[in-house]
Amino acid sequence: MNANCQRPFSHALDRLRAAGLRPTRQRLALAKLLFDGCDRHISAEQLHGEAVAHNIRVSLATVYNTLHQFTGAGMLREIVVDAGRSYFDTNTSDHHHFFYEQSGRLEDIPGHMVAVSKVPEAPEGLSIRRVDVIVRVAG
Amino acid sequence: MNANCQRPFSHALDRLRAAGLRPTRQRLALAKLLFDGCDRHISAEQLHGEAVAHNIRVSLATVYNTLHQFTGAGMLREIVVDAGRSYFDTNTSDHHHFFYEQSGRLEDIPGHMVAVSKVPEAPEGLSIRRVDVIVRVAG
DNA sequence: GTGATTGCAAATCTTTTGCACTAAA
DNA sequence: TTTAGTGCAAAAGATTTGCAATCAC
Repeated sequence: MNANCQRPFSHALDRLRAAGLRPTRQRLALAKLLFDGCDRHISAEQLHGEAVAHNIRVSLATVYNTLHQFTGAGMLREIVVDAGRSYFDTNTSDHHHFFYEQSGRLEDIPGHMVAVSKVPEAPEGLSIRRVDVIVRVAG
Repeated sequence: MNANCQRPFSHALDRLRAAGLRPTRQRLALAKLLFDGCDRHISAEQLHGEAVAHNIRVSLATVYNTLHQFTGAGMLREIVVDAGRSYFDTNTSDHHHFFYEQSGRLEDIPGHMVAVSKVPEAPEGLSIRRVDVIVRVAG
């Protein structure tokens, strides 16, 4: 965990309470893994692996459920780049991504380095929920 | 099939030859379904369904293989919007998409209606393969 | 013929679900 | 208590793979 990224004022417990999620042992532990460090892009499988490595007893199904609950609460953002694999981004602010096709890695693009101009109108009766920009790079 | 979209000069056979793909019965039939009409966004499952409806004997596995071969040959473009579902777009020109979150439908955004300005540099040693813009809309 | 292509079924992989059990309020 | 949350194992999809049979050249 990189000291540069510590977020001392964002306690997992408070985040869960604010989201109206009951702070269970598993949710607290996962929230700590997710938010007590730098922003990251992580898959359910990876997070489950980290939990196991930290001796946190949690099932993969609960990891999935929790990731979706956190996403629903606005604490995470789900990003899909690849058929059949979702990443969850702890950075929920408006920003975009590089996708390294070779390694499958995802990386934030600093917000000011991409701009979408002339976003079209949403079709009649609908509204724009989000604009995702994925810049795919490879060797 | 909309008469407005016919592409009389683009015969499936020629497209396959140009791509260096042996024009088998299955590839020819799938190419006709894909390219003899308007541009479309289609999943493997949907294309297989259409083939069956047209009495084309082809397995789902072959549909997957063929879609990937066509994509590799630049005849299709793969688009991922949803974990666990790929669409293939017969329009390979530079353009972007609306994604209707409710219905799961994908729709082209006319090219001039979106512009990405200030695309960032690709990281050292890599090059940008593509920039995907997905505008997610919902009620 | 000969090697590329296909079909089929089985395997894989990610994600979701049903239900009895456990824990938070 | 009472109800939300969890674990487990099984189910559900989507996609890939292995291999014998088939087809294009």
